[in-house]
Order: sequence, then C-alpha cells, then structure tokens
Amino acid sequence: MRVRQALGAEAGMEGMTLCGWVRTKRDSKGFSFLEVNDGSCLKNIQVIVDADVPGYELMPEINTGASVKVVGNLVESPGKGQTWEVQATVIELIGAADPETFPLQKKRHSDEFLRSIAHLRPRSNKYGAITRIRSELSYAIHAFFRDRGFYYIHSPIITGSDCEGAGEMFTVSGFDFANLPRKNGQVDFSQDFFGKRASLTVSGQLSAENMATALGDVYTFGPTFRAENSNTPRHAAEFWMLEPEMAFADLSDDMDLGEECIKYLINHVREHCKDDLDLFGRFVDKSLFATLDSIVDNDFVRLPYGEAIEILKKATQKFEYPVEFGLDLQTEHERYLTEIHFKKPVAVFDYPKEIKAFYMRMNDDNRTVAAVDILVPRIGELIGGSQREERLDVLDARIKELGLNIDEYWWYRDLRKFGTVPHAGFGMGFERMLMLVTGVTNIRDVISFPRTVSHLEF
RNA sequence: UCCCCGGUGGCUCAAUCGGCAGAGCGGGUGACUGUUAAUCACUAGGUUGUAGGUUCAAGUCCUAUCCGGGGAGCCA
Repeated sequence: MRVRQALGAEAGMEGMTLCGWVRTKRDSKGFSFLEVNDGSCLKNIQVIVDADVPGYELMPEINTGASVKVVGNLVESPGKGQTWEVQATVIELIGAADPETFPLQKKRHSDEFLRSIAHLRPRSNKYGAITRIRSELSYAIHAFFRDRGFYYIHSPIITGSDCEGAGEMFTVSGFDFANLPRKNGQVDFSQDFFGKRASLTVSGQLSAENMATALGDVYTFGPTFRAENSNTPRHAAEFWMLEPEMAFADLSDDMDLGEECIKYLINHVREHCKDDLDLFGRFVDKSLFATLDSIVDNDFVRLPYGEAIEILKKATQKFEYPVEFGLDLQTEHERYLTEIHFKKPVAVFDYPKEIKAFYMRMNDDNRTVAAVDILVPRIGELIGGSQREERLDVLDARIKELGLNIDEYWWYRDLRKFGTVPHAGFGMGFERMLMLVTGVTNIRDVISFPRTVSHLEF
C-alpha cells in the first residue's frame, strides 16, 4: 500500500504494509514516532513504533533518509495534525542512511544547495511536488490533444536538416574525435555514421507540418536541444517542447488553440495536484493562485504587433532598448505589456517579416507575416507560433530572399506541390509552462537533471 | 558573451574602522509514556573557494582565478 492510499482511507485497517523513506524521527522513552514518505504524495504518514515491536532494536539506525518497511494497523490518530497513523507491528530497516553524512535536513534548504545534490532533492517536499506536477502536466497535454482528435507523433531526435531554423545545434557524430577525417582542412562528414553532418533536433516543427498534411491535426511533445550559450534562469540546453500543428487552419485558429491549451493545463493541475500546488502557493509565490486565476478567467489580449509598438511608444516608462516598427520586442517590452499595461496574457501577432522565420505565411500587406507570440506575466514568451506559408511560389521567394539553400528544402517544398493546405501551429516550452504553474523562477528547478552551459552532472 | 552581487563549520547566516572567527539548525551523548520544525541538558565541529600580494596584524584591503546567484543578449 502507498501512503497516498493510506491517508485517503475511509476506515481503519489491520495488517497493512508500507515502504518508504524516513523523513524524521521523534524518540520518547519506550516508543518512537517516524514520519514516512514514499513519494506517492506530499504528505508523510506517522508511524508509531513501540519498544516491544520486532525491529525496534534497530531504531538507532533508522534515521532521516533511511528506507523502511512497516507492517501495522491503520488507526485513527489521537494526536493533532493527522487523521490516520500506523501503529507498527513490525518495523524493518531496508537501507540505513548515515545521519552524519546524509545531506538532507528536515529544515528548508536553499535551491542552490539542492541543485548540487540533484540525485537526492526529489526526496524533499518541494522537488517531489514539482516532479509529480511535471508528470501530471505531461499527462494533461496528451489528454487535451487526444480529446480534440489530435494524433501524437514522434519527430526524430537526430536530424540531418540544418534548416530547422531555431538556433545553434549540437553535432551528433560517431567519429573518433582524436582522429577526425579531414578534407581540404574541413572535417569530412561524408565519412561519418550518416554520411553527412547530423545534429540533435532544435524543433519537431518541420516533421509536425509534414504529418499534419496527412493526418490533419497532430502534435509532438519531446526533448529538443539548443547549443546556445545562454546563461539565464529560463534557458536549458535540453528542454521539452510541445508542438501542435493543424491542417486547414489559420493564425486565428492557432491563437484559439494556444489560449485554450494554456487554460486547460492550468485547470488540470489545479484540480489534480491540489496538495502539491498548495505548497507553491504558500512558500514559493504567494500570488500564485491569483495569477493563475486571472489567466484562466480572462480572455487573452490579441494585439497586432503594430499596435503593440504604438502602446510602447506612448508608455511613460523609459525603456533601455528602442521601440520602432521592425525591431523585435525586448524582455522589458514584453513585461510592460503583460505586467503593467494589460496585466494578463497578450498574444502579439503579425510581426514584420524581417524578424521572423522563412516558413511563416506572408500577409497581404507584404511586410508582415502571420506569426504570434503568446506572452504571459513573469515568464515572457510561453508560445511562439505561426500560420505556415503554404504557397510554393511565395515560399520559394522567401527562401531565396534569405539566401537559404533551396535544395535542402526539397521535401518541405513537395508538401506545397502536392495537395498543399493552409496550416498553422506553435511551440510551447514545457518547462516554462511548469514555471508558470508553480511560480518557480529557475528552469533548473523544474527539470530533474538540468543540462545547461558547462553543467552535465547526474 | 556582457554587466552587477556573493563565496565563513554539514546547512542557513553573523563578525562595527584591518585587531581573540560566532549563532541557529543539523550531528553526537543523555533525559522524557503521544510527539508534530518535539522539548530540555551537555558536547564535538573552522587553513574563512583557490593562488599570490600589502600590513606588526587580513574573513575584512589589492591582483588573478574558480564557483554560485541576479540582470541583459540569444531564445522556448
């Protein structure tokens, strides 16, 4: 039986067995209290071990961090603070934890220290809670899209395409690095495993677009990799991204989907992770629930980029970076829009073509493209999406205009040659969604084993 | 990559003008027949990130370097 089930019991029971890790022990003369946690929920269960219980002689070794097996009876607790407790009939020490070297105390630790013991931090309340919420949020993504008839597709992790167009890539190679084959001074990738240079994917979008032209509505949800030297609390070299793609859909459909998705995910974890989420509302961000309520209860603002520029120009606040049509919005501008001007999520759309990718659909004005960024308070850009350019001639013109090698895009162009359809999609950073939901401010704390610049431990 | 702040016991921090390195928690030992961050008593624990330098004297000042945090850029 797991702690979660025991604590939710309707009636007492005899002869139950629980396994878990000791969070704390309180000794008295003749008996001990153990707080046992098994990871199934935030709460511990209190176990009373009397001196005559078999195994009591090992109590000096049953310390914080030790794993134990408890056989006993679930009874109503006479003490305050818990409904149920376990009166042990047998206590078994499975694995001891030396109290002099076990690093987790029952008192609160700093996030920085816990990052240095990432292998043990899931045994703390906060990181156990994050891990459970992360699991539930993943499930919610599948539930949301499945309900709407989307198919979950698996885009490749290894890609031979250097045209995904979303940042620096990690090279994947089978070469012996001490002895790289070279040709004309350059590394000769034709001799490598794939016969060409291979990389870790930065986005599943092109695959998703491909599959949408056959299955209609699809989504990818998996790891992506960026070799960018960004050192911030919002970036990791390996992170998970959700990328839906809809056939026969335009930018307006895309914004609808993004808004609906964000609200659904928040509602889902609020309903299914109450205890865990409550910890964040109390200790991590006191305004968390007010923030989440305001996101769920209000319509997102839909703001053309041109109007966003006008609002920023009229702002009394001084910005460090210039505001001008044609320039990208900086962090300070995004925060002004979401946190000061509108005080809620803002979907900025129709960006100048110069600052957006080649595959985004050209608008009739010929100077903007059908792109959207959904900005949320504190996090900034949570979703980046667009309607894709489905007209072959326009796509080709953009590829040439940007000086890209058109031959590389042969299969992507084929999708426009054969039964092309308007389609749209977006990418959502999964960790950023988790940060929004929990109020956690550092991405390293919503990934169990974060990979960031010069950090590859655990 | 750039800018700012920090690094003192296992953890979280203090140490005034450059003048005896301290506390709480955690650990150990003991007390306690229902505890709840248990309580009470006693106790151990330090080359102040590292390498140089200035000084009668450096945790404190200077130089370099490493690590951590925050902000920015890049982006999700």
